[in-house]
Amino acid sequence: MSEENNNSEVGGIAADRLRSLIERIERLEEEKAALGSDIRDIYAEAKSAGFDVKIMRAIIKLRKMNAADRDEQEFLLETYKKALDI
Amino acid sequence: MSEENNNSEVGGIAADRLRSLIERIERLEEEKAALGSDIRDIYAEAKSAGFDVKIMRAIIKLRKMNAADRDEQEFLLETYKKALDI
Amino acid sequence: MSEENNNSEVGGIAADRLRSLIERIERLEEEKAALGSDIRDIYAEAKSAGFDVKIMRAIIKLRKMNAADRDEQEFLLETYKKALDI
Amino acid sequence: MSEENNNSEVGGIAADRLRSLIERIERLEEEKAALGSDIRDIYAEAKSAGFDVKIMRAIIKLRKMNAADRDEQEFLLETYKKALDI
DNA sequence: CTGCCATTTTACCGGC
DNA sequence: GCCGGTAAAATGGCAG
Repeated sequence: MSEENNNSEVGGIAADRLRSLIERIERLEEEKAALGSDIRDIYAEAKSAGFDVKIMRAIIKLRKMNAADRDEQEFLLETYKKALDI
Repeated sequence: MSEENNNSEVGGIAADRLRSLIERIERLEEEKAALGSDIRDIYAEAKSAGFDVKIMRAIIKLRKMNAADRDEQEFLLETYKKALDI
Repeated sequence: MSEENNNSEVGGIAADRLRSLIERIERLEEEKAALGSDIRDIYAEAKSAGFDVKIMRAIIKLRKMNAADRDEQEFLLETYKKALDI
Repeated sequence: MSEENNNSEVGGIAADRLRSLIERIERLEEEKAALGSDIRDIYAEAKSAGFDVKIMRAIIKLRKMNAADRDEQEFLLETYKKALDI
């Protein structure tokens, strides 16, 4: 048997399939890391332009929290309605 | 040397100190787990009394989020003031 | 009717009972958070004493697991590593 | 002056520039979140195919670490286990 | 038994 | 260059 191929069964598991899945995940994680890097670059750019990074992060967090809060309110309303058979 | 005591130095580390720290942590984690269990009991009690546990969780979460949101707003305000030397 | 008391029935819900349950939960969650804080303090203390916190966490996790589970995990990991030629 | 445009200077801050930076960051964070979602999908697929997700994560972590770090961790863990008679 | 949610843990980023 | 804090990921537990 060749060494690289046909390792479909190693120790009772589908090795090729496993390898494929893991490589897909690793690829996506690389892209994700790249985006993280892009984001860092923008913060650096902002800092160079004289903005306060900490404040920027706080603003972004706040915008996210407001959205989450709104969603939660809607969810709560829906759940109440459901609970009360409205 | 006895086996249980005087293991102050095992593989170059202060074994007794390490053991002590770990046991303290484990003790606190037990207490923490017990509280978690108590909380679960109250939810069970609430359910028995006819309340909707999911709604209760949503309410508690919302109360926490509101508090966090308020804190965040205050923090942001403070940070702005600081940034602007007010 | 006074406003704060006797709101036993609001929209068909035993409001007082609900409020009581929620407050009990929130109280317990505070205590739980306090214990979490204590635990963090001990880890900080351990770190100051020169111990590796990450390894300590691993040790505590191991002590929580029973031998059978530990062996099972180890075996699976070896199998996967073999399948991937690691 | 119109209200939406030309707010280049608000309280001494280049508001437009700030808004632009924040929106770019938020856009990238959305993409990042989408990738995270894709990754979760693959793990779900792997699980359906009978693989152990937890072990897969461990494998991916191992592949990310270099040999030296891996050995160092392993050595420390052994040392601590010995110190605690595990 | 599966999926969801909360908690815990890890890794990153900014400040000193 | 290191430390501390903050945000993201991952694991474990609970409900349905």
